[in-house]
Amino acid sequence: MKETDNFFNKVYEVARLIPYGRVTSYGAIAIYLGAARSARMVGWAMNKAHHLEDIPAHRVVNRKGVLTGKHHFGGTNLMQQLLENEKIIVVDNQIQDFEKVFWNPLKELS
DNA sequence: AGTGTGACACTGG
DNA sequence: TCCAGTGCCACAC
Repeated sequence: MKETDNFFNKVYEVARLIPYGRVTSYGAIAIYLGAARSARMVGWAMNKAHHLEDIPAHRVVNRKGVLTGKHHFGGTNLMQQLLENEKIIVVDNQIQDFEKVFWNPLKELS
């Protein structure tokens, strides 16, 4: 545990707070962390997070609702499978009703 | 210490 | 309104 990893640690924490059947965007997490322009960094953090089982990285997508990071889930449609397992409809890497399943940490966590 | 990279987001044409 | 290009911040090498 390194205090310097505060940013990453925050990302992990927020990711773990994502409720079942919900998804969020990298930008939303970034904004919640106070670094709206660091949305890309969130993806990088998830890259490390995916190394951990406690981090539901499959629930994190870009603001379009596209599973851009599915390529990092074993190179298969595993990410889509996980989302579908949570009753989230995914078509062609695009989350359907993204606005409905979208989970905003700023609003939910206040 | 500096450069490159990245699972994004935004602005312009 | 949609597609493409640029900008961004923080981590890894």
